[in-house]
Amino acid sequence: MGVSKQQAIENRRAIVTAAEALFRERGVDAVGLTELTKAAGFTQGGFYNHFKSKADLVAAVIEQATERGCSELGAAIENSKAQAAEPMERQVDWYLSSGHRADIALGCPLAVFAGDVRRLDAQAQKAYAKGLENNFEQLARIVARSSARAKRKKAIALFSQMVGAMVLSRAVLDVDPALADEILKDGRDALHQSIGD
Amino acid sequence: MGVSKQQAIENRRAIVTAAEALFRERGVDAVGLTELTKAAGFTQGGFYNHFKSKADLVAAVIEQATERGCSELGAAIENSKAQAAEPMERQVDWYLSSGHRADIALGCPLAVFAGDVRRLDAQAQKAYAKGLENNFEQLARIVARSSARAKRKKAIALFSQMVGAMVLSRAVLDVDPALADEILKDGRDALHQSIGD
DNA sequence: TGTACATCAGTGAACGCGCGTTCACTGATGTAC
DNA sequence: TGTACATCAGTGAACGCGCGTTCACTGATGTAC
Repeated sequence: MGVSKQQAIENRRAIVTAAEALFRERGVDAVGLTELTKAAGFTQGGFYNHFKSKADLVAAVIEQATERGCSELGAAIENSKAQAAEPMERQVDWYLSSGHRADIALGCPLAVFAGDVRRLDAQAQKAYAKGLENNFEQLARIVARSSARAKRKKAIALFSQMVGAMVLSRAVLDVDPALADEILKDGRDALHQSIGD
Repeated sequence: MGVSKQQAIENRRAIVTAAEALFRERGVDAVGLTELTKAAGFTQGGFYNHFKSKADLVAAVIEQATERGCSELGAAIENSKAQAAEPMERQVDWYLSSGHRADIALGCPLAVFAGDVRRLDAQAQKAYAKGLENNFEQLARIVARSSARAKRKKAIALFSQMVGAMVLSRAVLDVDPALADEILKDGRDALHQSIGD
């Protein structure tokens, strides 16, 4: 169709973005290239001008998703400076909120894709590991501990608990919302206690 | 082929068992009925004598997997009575061990399928929720707290953390084993501290 | 107890369908002169 | 600056393949007499 290089780059990004939304909601295997490229506004044939395979796209999606990190997260913390609570407390409250739980589309990608990564290829796994590492470092910065070593250790433990509670809560939300809420609530309480040592 | 009713029941179970192994390793979507029935020793045609659809089988698999619960878990606890440690400590050490992490085939189904359940149908989600509830109750029994309410609360929080650490550790194991081990180790340490309040 | 027959688990081919991928083609972009 | 042409993003049909599911058939099981 004839398209500028600039436009081509934007089109590639449109495919990745459309794919991210679909992969988050339904999983990588359940979404075909035809549906995916159509969602981005194209036909399936041009797909291979941008990616050498579906696996290549998957890696790009994980990369984009984790690069952005938990963007809502940063914003939520920034916007609530007025509140007296410690940053880590606010972080936990946001992370284990029903609002974040419902937000598959924009919620923390590390939780959304946590169960899938194991089965993706090495490139996607690398992107995920990098995003996870970044997240640990960010979290370590706001955790109250004396040494950097202790900060990191605490950040990893806290984040594991956040992801675990979120994944389990989402798993049972449709069929047992009371249990789903209980998991979130008990996770929050335990984390608050754990933050203060 | 002509088969006794007894044999038919056993054959059905063989299909569920073969499917469980394949679903655990590669995911529900990545395994077809042809491969799956062949793994159980049959041809695909007879599948519908036992299940009304693939989704029906998936539910049966989640049911069987979670019913058995974390069987290794119970066994591990029973077999190590000689050790002085508190049951919950032993439980955590087993759960967040590299051995359990490697054991996709027999490891805790609640961790293995945690990320998938959200996308399965209601019947499968119900089976999972029931298995999770059972697990909370079992765990609550061995947790040291004064009230039943506090026991349950603690059990839920502890298990969420165990699942989170396990899922994240497995996610990055192939591409960053050092990080994967760190997640397990920090999770164990945090849990031990949390158990003792 | 022995015989005739209905049941139904399992076979294997076939159904339509969507998958990931390939390819000949189009035509505006962007470069070379 | 204007013209000729190579580039390559996007189109849309087609590839072989495996998917979930259906179906006519087989034949030992298990029941009725």
